[in-house]
Amino acid sequence: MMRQQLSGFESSRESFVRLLASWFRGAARELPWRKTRDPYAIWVAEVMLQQTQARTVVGYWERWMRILPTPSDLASASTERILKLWEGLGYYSRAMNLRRAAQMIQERWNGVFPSQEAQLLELPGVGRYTAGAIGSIAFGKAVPIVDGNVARVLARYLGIQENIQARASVDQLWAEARLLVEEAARQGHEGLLPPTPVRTVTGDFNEALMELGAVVCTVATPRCGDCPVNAGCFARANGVAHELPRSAPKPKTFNSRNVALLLEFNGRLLVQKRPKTGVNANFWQFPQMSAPGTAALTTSRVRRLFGLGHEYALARVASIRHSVTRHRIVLEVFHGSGRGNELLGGESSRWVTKSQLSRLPLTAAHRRIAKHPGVAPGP
DNA sequence: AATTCGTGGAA
DNA sequence: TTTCCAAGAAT
Repeated sequence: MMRQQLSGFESSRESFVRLLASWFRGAARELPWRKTRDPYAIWVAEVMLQQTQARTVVGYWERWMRILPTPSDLASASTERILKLWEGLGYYSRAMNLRRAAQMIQERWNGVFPSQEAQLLELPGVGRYTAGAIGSIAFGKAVPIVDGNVARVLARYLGIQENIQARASVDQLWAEARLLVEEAARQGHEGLLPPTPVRTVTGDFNEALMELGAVVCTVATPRCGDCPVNAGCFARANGVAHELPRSAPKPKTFNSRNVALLLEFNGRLLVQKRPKTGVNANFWQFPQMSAPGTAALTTSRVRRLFGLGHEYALARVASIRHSVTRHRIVLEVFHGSGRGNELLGGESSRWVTKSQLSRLPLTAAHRRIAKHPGVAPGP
């Protein structure tokens, strides 16, 4: 039975911080949000980065900051514009929470970004991680952060055997992260990135810890040989890096099938707006129905599903796999063209040209439908 | 406390 | 090709 290596870490915390900071100076990726300490810019980046890889975020963040450079701009932006800017990032309530929080900053804080942790935590969509990231990176406070990277690095380094989602593990990780960032603040800028107006000691240290997890202490194939703190690492010493951190078994998935209808009439496509609440709220999509079971989808069955007569010639043109959390969804796409009528659909429906369609927020699956070769090219 | 919320990148 | 899972928060 392996023992956790807690006792020895207190004395090596000083060198852990020094080695990690020194490594970060040479290894830090150039990410655009690392060139600012505007709390609004940091906040937007941190929210985009939730459950999302840095590489994916870069383009989104640059475009967002160009179009909505201040909390004031965000507070008054339309839902459609915000969803269009967020389109493809997923977890869309993040974007709506961002606007609600911006409005709160305008009204309650007179447009001045709050810096106290308790104030940050009141903003919708800001939890312990994001508050810590803003506090350390933008305001230079010695507050800890624990994200998936930090949890993995520390679980391996310390040899935490318990499930890292368990309460005791979470508490231990945050406590250790706090001691480390406080040690970084004590050491000052020595070994960290060169002090510039946009870098903070504690922010650099927290970013260094995440960076190590993102590029060296990775999930599947950790590169222990490249790790600046491998000498003191429990997992490295015991050859168990690939077994840590331990986590709960994944929940089972569910399979389902939907049918989408791509109706064309007079060079326009029929789209519908989703409800204001629930999954993908306020997004536009092609008419879509659930089609349970695995029985073949005949065109007559599809006609019945959508209440469609014979004024459209139907053909199956694509099968798209996507997923929403635990749901694995096969989306069967039928194309309907011909002598139809444009009275189909309800109040939430519109017939749009391809260029109008490109301006509406669409979910990923429906953007793939729109791009499918089976669809007649637009004007 | 267990679930829900999306997507694209990587292996 | 399929599977896994990221710089989490809210309920």
